Amino acid sequence: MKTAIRGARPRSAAGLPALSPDQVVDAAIRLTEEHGLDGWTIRQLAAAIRAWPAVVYHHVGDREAVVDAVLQSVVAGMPVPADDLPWRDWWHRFLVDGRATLRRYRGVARRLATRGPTVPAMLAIADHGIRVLRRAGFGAESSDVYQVLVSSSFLMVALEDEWAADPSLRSRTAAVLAAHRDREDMPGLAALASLWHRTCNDQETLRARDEWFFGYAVDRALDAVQVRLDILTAK
Amino acid sequence: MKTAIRGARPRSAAGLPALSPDQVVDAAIRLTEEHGLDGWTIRQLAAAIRAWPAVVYHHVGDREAVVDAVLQSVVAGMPVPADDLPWRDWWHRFLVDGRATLRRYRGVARRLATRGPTVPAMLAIADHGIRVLRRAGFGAESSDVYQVLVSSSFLMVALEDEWAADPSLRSRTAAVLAAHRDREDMPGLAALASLWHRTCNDQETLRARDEWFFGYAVDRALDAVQVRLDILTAK
DNA sequence: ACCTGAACACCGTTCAAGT
DNA sequence: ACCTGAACACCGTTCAAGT
Repeated sequence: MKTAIRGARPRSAAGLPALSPDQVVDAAIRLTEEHGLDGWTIRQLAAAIRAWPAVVYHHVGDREAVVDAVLQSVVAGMPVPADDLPWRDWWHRFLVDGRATLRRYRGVARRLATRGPTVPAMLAIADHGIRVLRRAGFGAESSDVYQVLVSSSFLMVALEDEWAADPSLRSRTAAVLAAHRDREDMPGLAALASLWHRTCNDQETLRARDEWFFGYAVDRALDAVQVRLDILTAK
Repeated sequence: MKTAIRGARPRSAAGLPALSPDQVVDAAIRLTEEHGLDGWTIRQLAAAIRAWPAVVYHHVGDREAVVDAVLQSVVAGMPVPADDLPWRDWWHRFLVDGRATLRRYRGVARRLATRGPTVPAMLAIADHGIRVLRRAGFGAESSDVYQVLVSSSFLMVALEDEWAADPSLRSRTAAVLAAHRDREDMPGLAALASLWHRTCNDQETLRARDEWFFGYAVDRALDAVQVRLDILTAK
């Protein structure tokens, strides 16, 4: 709202103290929690700290720089399981708990997938994850396994983020599929439609279904990796 | 460029015939092939057909409507393997060939993942894919398996699209990791860094690596699904 | 050093007016 | 029916000027 800025007197005149970079980033984190990383503008961020857009540039930099700071903060808050867990437990824990954290900050998962360890806090996580795999016997394939597990999981969270940001995406899918529930000439489609019919009725069953499906996808990814480990350690 | 529009005389005065919705969509498809679905604006699309932005709205609708038309066209061009292939071959073919098509139109894969069978041409594909799984013995789990295979693959293509649209994302990752190649205190990270060092040197090995990795990810997804099938058909 | 306020070059979208 | 041309309400970013 323009009024929010217009209404604000100059910070000093209003008795407001000087801002710090941290305060700008904190405000960005709160906005991200509420509207997602693509759901706020520099102008809204400035309004949230009762300042002008140029103030954000002065303290932090352009939008990219603010986003990087938010990413760093969120990743730093991701729980890392204990080193001595069996590899499959370590990764299941990390991915499922990681989802819970990432989903609180829509849009972060997608950027983590594209930027990888550019975010400093991801470096330690990558090291842990790969060490756990190497100890388990994945050997030289550990890095590839790491990339598969992290990419596929983070991207799945990114997908959930998009659905959360625009619920009409799924309700439209539900509506389209509903029209094909009883098509006997397309039994595959009818099966898919009946699955959507069962899960998309109310908000709560949908949420539960999403959580179940993420776990299902993670378990499948871990199954796949287990198959590789069996082959690698057999010879 | 504004000049591109400014320079154009009114269509009739310039001897240009009236436009059709198809011509607008065709231009959008060409722009998507060149710059990706997020790489052109309504104004650029209008300029490409030597018209004003409002003309796009008149013939097709808002940006969403144009995007939907592009999605429909691209999906309609995706090759669908023969029905009688064994399930694993069918899916491997569909996903690998599908990637080749989708990658020619950056940004399409991501939207297909979020919109699913909202795109009409996806309905027949979903039906085929699920029927193949049901015939193989996946039973009631066929729809979930379909969702896992399609989501994970399309999202991986979406990730490649983002890297292609902004190469600096990966060169920055490469630069960050290069600094950790010889860190003995972080052996996992060092392993990841040496993988990037090997693959990110020139454009061609990177392209080959991406293609290999997609195949690796698809094979892992199919491995995982095979494990489920073994369990389901054993009892 | 920190902030103001305006400006610049863009967006997508709408609309009255023309032919 | 089809197109023009301008306008509206936004963006991110920059910058001279203030304190």
